Amino acid sequence: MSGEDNLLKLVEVEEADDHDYLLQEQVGFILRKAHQRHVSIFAARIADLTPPQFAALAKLRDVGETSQNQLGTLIAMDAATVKGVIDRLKARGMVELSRHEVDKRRLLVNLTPEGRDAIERLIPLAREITLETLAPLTAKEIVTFMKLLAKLA
Amino acid sequence: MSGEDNLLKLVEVEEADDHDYLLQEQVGFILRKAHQRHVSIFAARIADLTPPQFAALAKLRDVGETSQNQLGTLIAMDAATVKGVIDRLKARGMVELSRHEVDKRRLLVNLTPEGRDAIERLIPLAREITLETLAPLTAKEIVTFMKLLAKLA
DNA sequence: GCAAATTCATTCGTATGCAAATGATATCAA
DNA sequence: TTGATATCATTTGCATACGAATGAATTTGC
Repeated sequence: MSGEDNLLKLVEVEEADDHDYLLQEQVGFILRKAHQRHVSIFAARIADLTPPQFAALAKLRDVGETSQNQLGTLIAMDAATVKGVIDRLKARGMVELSRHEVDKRRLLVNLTPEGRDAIERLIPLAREITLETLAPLTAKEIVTFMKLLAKLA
Repeated sequence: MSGEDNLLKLVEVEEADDHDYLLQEQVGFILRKAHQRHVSIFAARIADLTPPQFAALAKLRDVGETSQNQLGTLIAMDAATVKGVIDRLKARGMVELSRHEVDKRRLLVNLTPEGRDAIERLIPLAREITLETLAPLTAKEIVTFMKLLAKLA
């Protein structure tokens, strides 16, 4: 029985046999592995920055100065996580922080010139990372896959 | 310009304009979000076990007693990560550890009766997690997506 | 205008995830 | 057989990731 048959069975029948549960066919398990592979490709091409750090810089380049929380929303990180990422970028001089003058709760984040240079320099490498991650697929498959993946995310 | 057009352009042209780099269209960023969504669905249905812990138990159910390293290979975890996962499962009485009699380097891992009960009980919930994760797709799209995702992972 | 609710940020605790270094054991090869 | 390699496991250090609790500041509702 192929993986596809199992999948169809899973969708169609009401009660499945527990012996049929195969971890390596579950979408969560494969998603985790695909993500791991991407992170590994990323690290091989961009050694001095993690994907979340890159995401923060790339988004700041898009939108300019924003609050830490808003940035977290834009790059899908909760408040606790984004704080750590921004702290480390600040320690490396890539971003600078300031208080919002009107709303004193907000911590504004912006690229420094060094941060801007870094993200501009890294974007061509990031394009290669995307291509290498998608390399197992044909051009047509890439279009299909990205459409479906976006529906899941 | 649609996301698909950008994608095609990325594949086809030799040199792209840096202004075209959009984080939210990159496969790595969307993979990370899809994985996050899955973990969130998992946590909502199985509160007392993480996906990696579940994966360890499910694989032990498949293959029976194995070395810690071999288990890590089977569930795509490096040695340091699998050690932490197994330590926590052991602390909760789900697995038991023993030394391999011939090769004294190996640490054998096996389900306890409690661990076996737990994984048998959780598998039906895991099926639901898979279905809910894939719920944004039609049955046909699921087949296509799983085939392409497997090629990437 | 004021109490309640909301928002922004921080901190703590727990759990992956991986690189690198280390130690113990096993295997290979000259 | 023994010296070089390889394998298995552990430890340390660093970086996400998120729930829950907290405090400060703002907005809402009446």
